[in-house]
Amino acid sequence: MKEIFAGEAPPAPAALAAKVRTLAPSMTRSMQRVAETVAADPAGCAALTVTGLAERTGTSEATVVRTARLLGYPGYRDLRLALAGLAAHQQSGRAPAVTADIAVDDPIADVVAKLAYDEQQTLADTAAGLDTVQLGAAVSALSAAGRIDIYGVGASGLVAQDLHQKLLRIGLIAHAFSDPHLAVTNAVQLRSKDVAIAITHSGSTGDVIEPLRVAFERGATTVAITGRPDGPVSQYADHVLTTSTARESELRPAAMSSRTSQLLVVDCLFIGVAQRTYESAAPALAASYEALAHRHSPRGSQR
Amino acid sequence: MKEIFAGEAPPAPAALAAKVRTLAPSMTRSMQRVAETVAADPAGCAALTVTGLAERTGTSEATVVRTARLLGYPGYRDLRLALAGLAAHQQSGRAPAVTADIAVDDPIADVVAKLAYDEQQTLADTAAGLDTVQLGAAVSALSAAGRIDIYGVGASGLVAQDLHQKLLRIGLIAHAFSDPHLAVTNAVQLRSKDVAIAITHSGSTGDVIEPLRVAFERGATTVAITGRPDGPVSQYADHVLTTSTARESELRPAAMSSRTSQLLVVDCLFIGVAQRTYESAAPALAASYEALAHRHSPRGSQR
DNA sequence: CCAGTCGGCGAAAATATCTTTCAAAGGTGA
DNA sequence: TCACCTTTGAAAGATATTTTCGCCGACTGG
Repeated sequence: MKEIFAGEAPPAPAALAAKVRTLAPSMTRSMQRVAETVAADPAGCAALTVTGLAERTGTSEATVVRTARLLGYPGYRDLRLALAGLAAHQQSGRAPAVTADIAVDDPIADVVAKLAYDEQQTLADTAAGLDTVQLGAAVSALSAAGRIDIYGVGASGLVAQDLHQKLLRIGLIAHAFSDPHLAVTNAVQLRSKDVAIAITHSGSTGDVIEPLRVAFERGATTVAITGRPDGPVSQYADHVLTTSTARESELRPAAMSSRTSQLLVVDCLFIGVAQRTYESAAPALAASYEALAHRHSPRGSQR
Repeated sequence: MKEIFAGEAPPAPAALAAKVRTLAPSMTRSMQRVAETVAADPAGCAALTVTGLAERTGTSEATVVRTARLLGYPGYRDLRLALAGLAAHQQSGRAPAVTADIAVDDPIADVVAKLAYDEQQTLADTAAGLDTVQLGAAVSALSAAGRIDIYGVGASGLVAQDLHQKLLRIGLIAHAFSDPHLAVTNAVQLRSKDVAIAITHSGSTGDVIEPLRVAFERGATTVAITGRPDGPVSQYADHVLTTSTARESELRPAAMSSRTSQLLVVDCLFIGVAQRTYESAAPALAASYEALAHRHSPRGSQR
C-alpha cells in the first residue's frame, strides 16, 4: 500500500493547518473535505465521534480514519486528542485581551477574568516593590515585641483585623483598632519593646497617623504599610512597607487593589514572624487548628 | 441540591489541578488516587485508555469513570479530551520554579516571592473554577434584593465585612454577621426578595450554616461561597460559588489562600451588582469617595 | 462502443473502548 | 458482635473505532 508515507511524521503537535495544506494535493476529494473541516474548526470537531464527523462531512467513518492516518496519527482517536489540544491552545492564545478596563456592559465572565488578572498584576507589583530589608526589620521587631497594636480604618481596617487574627494565632499579643479614639488611648500604653503598625493606602489618613505618632513618641517601634511612602504617615514610621497602587476606574475602586496588596504584605509579615518564632508558633498554630475543627459540623461528606 | 452538583460545572478548561484539590476531600481513597495521578501527569494520562489508567492507578475502570464524573465530565472520554487540552496548555506555558513550599529557613525575599506566586495561582484557579452561571444568578438576586445578610466567622468574617462595606457603598441594604446568634435572629426577618450569603471555606461551619438554613426556609435567595461545594452548606444554597483550595502547609495555613479566593469571588459579585445597578451605583460610589476625601489630611507632610 | 481494470468510497462486521450493573469486601456505629 | 452502609472491582452491556470487503464510477485499450 502507498500509505507507508503516512508514517513519516510524528504525532504532529499544532501545525495541523499547515499539514492539511501540504497534504491536501495528495488527498482524495472526500478526504480533503474531512481535513478541511477539521482544520477549520478543531474545537468543534474534537467534540465529534468518528460517526459524527463522517456525517458532518458527508462521508463515511472509514474515510475519516483514513484521513487521520494520512495526517500522521495512528487513528481517529489520536487525531481527536490532538484536536482537543489544539483547541485549548487557540483558546489561551486569545486570552490577553483582558487587560482592558472593566466596562459597564462586560459580560460576567469577562469581569471575572479581568478582576483576576488585575489582582494578579497587583500581587506581582507589590512583591517586586517590597523592600525586603524593611520587611525583615519589621519582622524582627514584631518577633521581639511585647505587645503589638495595629491601626486601620475602612477597608484597611479589615486588613488590620486580618493581621491581628493571624498574630494571635501564633501566640503574640496583638490588638487591632478601627476606632481612632481607642487607638490613641491605647497607643499611650506602648513602650519601647512594643510595635505599632499603621495601615493606610493613602498614607494620609489622620485617624491612623495620630495613634502611630503617639506610639512613635512613646518609643515603640513603628511600621507603616502604605501605598504612598512619601505621605505623612511615614514621618512617624521606623519602617515603611510599600504597597502597590493599581490603576483604578469607576467600577473598580482603589480599595480593591490596595486591599490585595496590603494583604500580601501582611501575609509576608506573618510568615516572617512565624518563621522566627517557630518554636512557639508551630504548636500554637496546631492548637488553634484543633480548636476550630470542633466548630465544624461533624457530618457532611467529608472524609 | 447537593447531588446535582456533579453537573454544576461546564467541561472545565484548565483548572483541573484546582478542581482536584477542591474535590479531593469528598473523594474516596481510590478516586483520590486516580484524581491525583491525572492531575500530576495530564499528558501521560491523556495517552491512556480507561483500562490503562485503571491499571496504572491500581483501581478499576469503574472507579476511573466515577472520578471523571465527579470532576464534572460526562465520562472518561471527555476527561481524556480535557487532559489533552491541558497538556497542550502546559506545554506552552512552562511554569516558573518557585513552586516549592515555604520552609522555616527561607530567606525573607523567597517568602515574598513564594507567597505572591501562590496567591496569584489561587486567583487563577478561582477564576477558572468559578461557575459564571451561578455567579450571574447570584448577581441578579443581589441586584434585586430588598435586604442582604452576609454570614461569616473567623477569617471568612472579614470577607463578609468586606462585601458588606462594598455593597453599602453602592447603596444596597446589607448587613454582615459574625455573631451566630445575631445572624439567626436576623435571618428570621428575611423574606423572599431578600438574599442571604454564607461564606465558609470548609463548607461545614455550623455557625454560618444555621442562619443560612433559616433564611432558606424563609424563602430568601441563598448563596454559599465555599471551598467545599459538596459540603453541608450547599444544602441550603440556591447558588453555590466555589472558591479554590491551594495546597497548604504548616507555615501557610489554608485561611490564607481561601481568603484570597473568597475576596476575588466577593469582588466579582460586587462589580457584577455595580454593573446591573449602574444608574444608582455610580453616584453612590462617587459620593462615598467624596466623603472619604475629607478624612485625609489635605496635603503632604502636614502636622 | 464495450469489456477490463483500478482506485475511491462506504456499509457493515470485527474489535477496542467506555459505561453500567451488581455483588462482594471493607468499614462503621449500635 | 451484628446490621447497615459505603466503596470497590468483575463482568455484562453499550458505544465508538477500526478493519474488511465489495460496489461503483472512471479511465484505458481493443
